Amino acid sequence: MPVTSVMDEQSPFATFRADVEDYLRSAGLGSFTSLLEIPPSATYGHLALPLFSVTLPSSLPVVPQESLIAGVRIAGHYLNFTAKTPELALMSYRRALERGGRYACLPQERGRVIVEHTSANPLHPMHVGHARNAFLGDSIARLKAARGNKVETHFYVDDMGLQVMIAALGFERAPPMPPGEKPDHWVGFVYAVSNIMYELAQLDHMINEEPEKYSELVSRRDNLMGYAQALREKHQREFDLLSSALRGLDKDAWEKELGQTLRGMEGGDDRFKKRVEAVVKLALEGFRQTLDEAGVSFDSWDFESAMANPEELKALLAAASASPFAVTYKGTLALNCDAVAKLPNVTAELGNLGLKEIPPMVLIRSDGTSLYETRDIIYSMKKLQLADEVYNVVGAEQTLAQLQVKLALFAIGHPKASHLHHVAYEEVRLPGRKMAGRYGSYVTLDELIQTAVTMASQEIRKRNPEIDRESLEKSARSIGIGAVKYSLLSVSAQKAVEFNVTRALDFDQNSAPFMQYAAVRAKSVLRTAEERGICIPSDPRTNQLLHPLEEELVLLCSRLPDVASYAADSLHVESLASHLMTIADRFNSYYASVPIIGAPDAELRGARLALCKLVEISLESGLSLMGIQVPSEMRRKLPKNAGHESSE
RNA sequence: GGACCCGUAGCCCAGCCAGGACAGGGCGGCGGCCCUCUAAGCCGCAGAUCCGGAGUUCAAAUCUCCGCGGGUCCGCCA
Repeated sequence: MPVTSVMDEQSPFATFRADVEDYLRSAGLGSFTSLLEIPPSATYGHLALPLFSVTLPSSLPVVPQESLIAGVRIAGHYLNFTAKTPELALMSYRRALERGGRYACLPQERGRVIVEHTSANPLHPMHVGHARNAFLGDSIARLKAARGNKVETHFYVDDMGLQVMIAALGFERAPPMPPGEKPDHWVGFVYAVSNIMYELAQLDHMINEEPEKYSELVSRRDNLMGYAQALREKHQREFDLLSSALRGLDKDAWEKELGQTLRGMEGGDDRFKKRVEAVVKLALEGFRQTLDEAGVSFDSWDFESAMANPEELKALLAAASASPFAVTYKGTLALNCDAVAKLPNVTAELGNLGLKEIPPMVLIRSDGTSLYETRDIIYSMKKLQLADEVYNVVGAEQTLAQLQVKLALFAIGHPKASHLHHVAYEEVRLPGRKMAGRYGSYVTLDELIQTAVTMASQEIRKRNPEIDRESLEKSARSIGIGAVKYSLLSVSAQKAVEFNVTRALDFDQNSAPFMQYAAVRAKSVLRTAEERGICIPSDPRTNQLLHPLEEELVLLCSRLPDVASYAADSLHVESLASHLMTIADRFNSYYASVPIIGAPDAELRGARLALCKLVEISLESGLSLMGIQVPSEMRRKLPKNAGHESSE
């Protein structure tokens, strides 16, 4: 990918670091620049060189006047460098004013990037697990864009699976959607009822065939009936109509009809396509509403059925057969992934993989129809055609499958195989409540957002009972949704999380509302200053900023673009979350310990206001990279003995 | 049987990629703070065998190996 790096696209802190590196070179220590680290406490300095393996020259050179280094001193086993924080503050402040909402990241790249994410099956509403995917993918897309890339987001619609066919069959027999029902919730209901009926038909068949397993089968049957009962409580009339319509189908009838639909889809038969489309369209309509509410948008919706195109399939199979890795496995064409993984260029990129036994990848069924993974290869090639780098945000349980797709591309000699990336995330569990989409048992993202927004409204109204409806809704949305996003984004994607609604919606410290609150406070100070006719100087006397928290805030903000860039490049969104948290935390402490508008003199006041502005821009632009908005106001809680609590 | 991810105070999480100065936060607990720009806040106290062991190193939460515990994957399913 072409990467252009210009001086002015460095972070302010990186400019300081560059000066330190120059200094080290002038001292003959140029080979140690990579050892530079940020000291655990600013009392040591702002960059440090551990000296354990370094022999210092007998005398250190004088620091050049124009550099950003304020001082160099040896402390224990470290050579500590202090930055000229006033200059760093000024640089950061000016950069922040100039770049505004784009301050937090460095646009040093010029690639075309595709982020494929969410890609929930059009069978039921999105739940918390999909939310983690959606927010992670959305944030990665925002980060990649902030890095200067041209980003497209894609949603892969699985309209080819057996489960979708089950939903489609049920849908044909289902009564009309009740008024007021959300389309994807309705699809989820129809699908779950149909699937339960299908499984019951299978069970009935097995009970006849294998009477010795009678008690086990009956208990599975009872279990299904439990789910059915819960569904019936949701829509009694519709449940009764649909279940009786499906009751006539025995196992064989189900399978006959499902098989027909599958083959029809594969062959591109319009009759069957329309049948499936009807359900899928409805589900996607619901997804769009949910995603819209959550502030997640897509540039493209890609249908899996379009990947079963016979010509592309033929071309792929031809390329695969011609590959030296083509093997016959269980009588059909497959690729020897294990051997591909041992190719020197593949090992070079993927490391040793650890996976010593990668199973062969079957490309085609004996009856000539395509497989999910085959279609995924075709889809990957399409994506690679449109972009320089492709990121697939897909659950960690699919690591092997994702790897196989990539190895298949290597096997057929695809030139961009190494540009396909799997962004893995671990699952989200719910405490005490197992989610089962197949049986209609889940906590939907819609419910979660609804709860979060309602809780946020309550908090707002507690503080500001007179607020008008429109502002209330707007603030509640950014606070509630922000809280949900932060709770999922602040934890490393590699960690499985047990989703705790109470915890996610804890609006106290270590939450989105905490950071939003800090940003809003900064805004409020700036607004108050403006109302009192105090303007922030364009040339603030930042050399007045001597308070330790002021220095710390300057350092943190000056480093933000580096942190965000790291988050973008390494895909570790949580490192950005954590840095922003620190800024918010330090600012809150600062706010409590130092008067800004009430500063003893005008110069100091101007400098503090400038710092306030820098913090505000840092927080707001940083949060926007996670898709979190800052509301325009968040009232403080009234003192116990003031206000009119009686209206509550 | 093989492989991948995770394991840090009662609970949740950061730090691990690029090993370095007393392991940072938060929740919960205890005690304080609205005369000052928003108390969704601030200050203080208590709380840690960094899962265990070995190795590499001047130096290991961080790298390597062996274990233990939890999650996941290994279909002509999607």
